[in-house]
Amino acid sequence: MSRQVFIGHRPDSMAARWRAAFPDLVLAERADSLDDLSDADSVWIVTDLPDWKAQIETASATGATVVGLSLNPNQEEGLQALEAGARGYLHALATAEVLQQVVTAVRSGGLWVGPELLRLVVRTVSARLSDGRPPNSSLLDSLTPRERQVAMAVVTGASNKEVARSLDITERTVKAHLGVVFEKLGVRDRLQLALRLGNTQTEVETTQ
Amino acid sequence: MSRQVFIGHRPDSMAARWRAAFPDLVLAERADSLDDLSDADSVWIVTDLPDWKAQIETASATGATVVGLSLNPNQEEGLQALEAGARGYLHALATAEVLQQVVTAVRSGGLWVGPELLRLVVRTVSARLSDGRPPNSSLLDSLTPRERQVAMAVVTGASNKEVARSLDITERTVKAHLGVVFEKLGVRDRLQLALRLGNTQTEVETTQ
DNA sequence: CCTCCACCTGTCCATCGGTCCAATAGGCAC
DNA sequence: GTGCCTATTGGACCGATGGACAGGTGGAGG
Repeated sequence: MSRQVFIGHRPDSMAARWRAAFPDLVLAERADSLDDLSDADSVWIVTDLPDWKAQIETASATGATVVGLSLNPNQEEGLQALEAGARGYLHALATAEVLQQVVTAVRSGGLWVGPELLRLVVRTVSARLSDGRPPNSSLLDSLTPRERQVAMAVVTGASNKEVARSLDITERTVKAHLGVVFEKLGVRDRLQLALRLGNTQTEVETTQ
Repeated sequence: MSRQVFIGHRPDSMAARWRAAFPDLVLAERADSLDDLSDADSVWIVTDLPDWKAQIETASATGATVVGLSLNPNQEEGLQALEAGARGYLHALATAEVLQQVVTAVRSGGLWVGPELLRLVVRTVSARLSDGRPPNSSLLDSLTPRERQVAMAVVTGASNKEVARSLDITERTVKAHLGVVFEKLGVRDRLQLALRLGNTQTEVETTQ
């Protein structure tokens, strides 16, 4: 049903397994070699490319769902793939069945990572939480719920367009909310907002 | 096909949407009120319960796939849901279509969270991994002294113009350095650069 | 009813930010 | 010398961003 594009150095060795899962897939050497890449709803990129990270970024920028494939999967690389915009990460030699499950998951808006990486993610997140870093809610209290949502989305690195999509509002509205947020918190742009809200650990003390 | 169990305080107000997605779902007040909860392969728990976290833990302990539902979704709560064992987290009033997508994703072994939360999770994990000192130092080590200066200045919230002034170079040169920094660190803009270097932030020294 | 507020949207516009096309010049290694 | 890295700058291009101005809705409360 969906159009699958596989990008990698030596797709030949793996083509068989992939074709078993997706009979009518497309093989390519690079993401930019396909002008109609946006037509593909699932792009699989093998991490044996020297610039696989950039490939993932460009591919995901087109709106396609990207999955990272590795011949030697490890957590570090998996995280980098996710950071680059991949929605999935698994072994390049996975069985057809697994491939189909993954594509089902990611095409449904999900994130697919192996059990170990998933456990790592959850465990790390809990560790983070138990760290007991107090969310500086004092600043957020001055914001309306919607403004808070926009602000929180922005400080994760989202663009106005992305925030608009995820909140299902116009980009213009995002700007409006952001403008109010900037004024309320006394910052001039999104970067200073991120520093002000100190989502990491760096508390920026100013007023109060 | 799959058996859906919804657990929440006032499922009535949301029951309609849920039934639209899953005609033969089961509503419950508590997780332990169903002895056959293990039969259910998807359990949806609304976070308006006082002990929703414990509910998620017990439900996921039975092996069921748990999804957290919130009437007022936020990242903090989402993280806690994941920590408790949920495989998904979304708005309690999501459309039937979204609900089905989510269940498809999580039943396929995936994890479903909103875009911002996903970004937050990925960043949290990668930041945590970088805490182990070798990677973060290597991050800055990959930069030339000048690039480091520019990057450090930028992550404090300075504009290109300001950086140019403080380093006594042209704004054009700042852009050039920044471009290299972005590529080396695999980020797309200054905000993501700040997020990436944020947890590493120790000494910010711009020659002056 | 009327007002205040949160929320949402539009158009226009100045600027900023990031990238692509370059080029020049010093330092250092082989 | 020849090559490589670093630092610097120019110009042009275009998308992203933030502000100004000008509205729309609906709900809560006087």
